[in-house]
Amino acid sequence: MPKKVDPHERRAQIARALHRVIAGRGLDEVSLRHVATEAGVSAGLVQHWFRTKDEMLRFALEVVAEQGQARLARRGAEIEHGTPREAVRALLVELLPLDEERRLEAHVALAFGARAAVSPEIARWVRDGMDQMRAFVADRLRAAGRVGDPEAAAVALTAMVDGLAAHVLAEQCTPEAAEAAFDDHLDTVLGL
Amino acid sequence: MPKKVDPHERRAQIARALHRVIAGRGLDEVSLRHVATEAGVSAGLVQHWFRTKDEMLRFALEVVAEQGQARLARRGAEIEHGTPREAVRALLVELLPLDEERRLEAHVALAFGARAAVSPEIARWVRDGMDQMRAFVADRLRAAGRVGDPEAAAVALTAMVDGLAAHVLAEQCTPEAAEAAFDDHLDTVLGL
DNA sequence: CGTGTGACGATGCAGCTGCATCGCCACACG
DNA sequence: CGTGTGGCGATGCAGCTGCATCGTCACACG
Repeated sequence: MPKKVDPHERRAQIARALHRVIAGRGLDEVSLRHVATEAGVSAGLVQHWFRTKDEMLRFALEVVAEQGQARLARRGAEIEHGTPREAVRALLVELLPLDEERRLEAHVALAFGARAAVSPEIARWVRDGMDQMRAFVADRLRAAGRVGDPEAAAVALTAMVDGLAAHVLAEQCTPEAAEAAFDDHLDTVLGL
Repeated sequence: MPKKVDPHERRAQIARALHRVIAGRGLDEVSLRHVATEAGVSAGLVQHWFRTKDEMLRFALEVVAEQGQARLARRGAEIEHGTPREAVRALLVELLPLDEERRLEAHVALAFGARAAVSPEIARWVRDGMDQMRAFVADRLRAAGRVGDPEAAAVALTAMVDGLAAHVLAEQCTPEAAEAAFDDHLDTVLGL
């Protein structure tokens, strides 16, 4: 066996370049050449590690998903001893694009979310994460004991965060306004 | 002058075909040929009425915007004598993809909304409608007199509707669940 | 009854796309 | 010290893209 290369690291490196392309030019501008250029490698290398473009997209989505979930888990551990209200707040705010890292993730999530509307396959890719998120939020809302229908409230809140993220990225409102609006709303829902 | 053709009608006809392409295949699958085929005309005709692809996209967006605003105005007139709560409810529910017409509009709105995240120009196209919507909602919320910060609440609620629409289109939740979640949430926010 | 002009179809073209196919080169193994 | 195999670059190709450029046909006007 010749050169040793960590396959996962190589693929992840390409995936990160893909994320940057999505955030900067959009999902439909993603091509083997653009990603390769962004990653500073040849187009052949990209093809070597991903047999098809779809495989590359899928892997890139998995990378952001894992990355995001890791961040959420970390954040969750931090406020483990907080109230349910603090838990749901921390979790959902963590999904808003309030710093560069979250901006990147939000861009990728928004791009795939939009494509999911016309691609049942991508919709399936996204569904699991969505369900987990809603279940977690519903659980915490139930624990807070202030809302009548935790499931419905979870659907509404996650949708709101997604919408706020989209509005921020499209510069329909500032990150600060989005965060403030969300906080204000959470006060209303959970009482003070 | 030869043949008489209503320019606006021809362009609107092409725009409607464009909407169908967006709803069925996505914004990035939009090409002169696809739109022409969907409209049942030649590619040359499309080029005849729109000098560039951008011009076509922009016009198509204006068409949905007008169409949607007309529907909102109609709906607004219907419940003119209702409570502010009914007004804001009717207005925002009207934006959820609960029938075929609104599904089409929501698909187009979602597609352009996502692209706005990477295209400042499209973001500008969208901004006006967004501002109007938020101002209207904030006004009605103020009239309802149950919320502390109507502006923040308007930002949150419009984002929520956008998010719910996206989730419905991506089949992350059913239209019924989305409507129920929104209603439930509105109860919480506006009290009972 | 020309005839010019607007509405449209057909064709061509450069550029990009995803992908298959080569060939080279370095290194771990026998 | 071969040598084969994994990592990688280069090239080619068919298909699609937006768009420019033609040709053609019908009709309202003088």
